[in-house]
Amino acid sequence: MQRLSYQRQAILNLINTSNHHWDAEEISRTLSDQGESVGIATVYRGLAALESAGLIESIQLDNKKRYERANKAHHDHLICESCGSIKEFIHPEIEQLQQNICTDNQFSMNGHQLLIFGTCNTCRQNKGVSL
Amino acid sequence: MQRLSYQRQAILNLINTSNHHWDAEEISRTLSDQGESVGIATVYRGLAALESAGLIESIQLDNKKRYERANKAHHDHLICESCGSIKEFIHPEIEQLQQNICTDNQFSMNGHQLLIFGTCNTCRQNKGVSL
DNA sequence: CCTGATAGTGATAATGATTATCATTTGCAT
DNA sequence: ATGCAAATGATAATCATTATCACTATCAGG
Repeated sequence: MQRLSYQRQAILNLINTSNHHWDAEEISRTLSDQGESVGIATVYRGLAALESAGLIESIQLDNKKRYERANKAHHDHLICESCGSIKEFIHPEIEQLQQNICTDNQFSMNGHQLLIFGTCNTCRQNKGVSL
Repeated sequence: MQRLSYQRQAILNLINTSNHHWDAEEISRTLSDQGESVGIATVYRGLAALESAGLIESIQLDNKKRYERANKAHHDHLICESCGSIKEFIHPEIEQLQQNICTDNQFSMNGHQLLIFGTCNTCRQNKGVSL
């Protein structure tokens, strides 16, 4: 990425000032609502560029990619299959164990993704189901 | 799934007699090569039906779903970003820690997916030669 | 200042994986 | 045998994403 264009600044700003996990279409629509419309192709290119520059991060959820701020500590995700909400967690011990697994398997880790699927507290209560 | 049709048996058999992580197109092509051609739509429907019946399992990799046998113990995956190979591992301690995280967050877990990305031993050694 | 090179944009076509449609076939159960 | 729901297969449609291409913006050098 040679230039942080106006459009890419808008994308980066949107992501950085929120805790949301954005997909490309949401970003395009939100920017459009704010009167700073950015073409959908530009959004995709911008997201890819910003990610490879380390300015944002992504997770692959189901069949689409979602982007979030990179300026926070590494974490993994709890995903509610009922309402789609995403909660973050960190667990240093799991991180360390993952590293051990890689060592055991002579595997050099570039990154990892731990997704836990289930039902969040709110949804569980709405359904009247107990833990 | 009311009936385990001839086509679904073929799909299930293919997956169960291998350790491969199959995508729909691979299954369609392989069955076709074996002279038991199955329409691609039927492959998709069969995979979904077999999975919801618990007969096979899937992981979402990049932008496509891959299916594998369900008749083996739970495990997670090491994915080589260089050659695409998938190695399995199990780590009971991580499993337990995940459960703890869910309890701490009042989250009821349905399942999880731990993917570790990196470079396998073979590819790391080959990088000295070429690529 | 010009000018040329090139990164970036935006509209849109194309792609790849997956799902929906619909006419036809299959496998039970009466 | 008959009826009927499930399943199939060809194909259209959809959805997320990438490629194309003409155009614009930015920057470095003359």
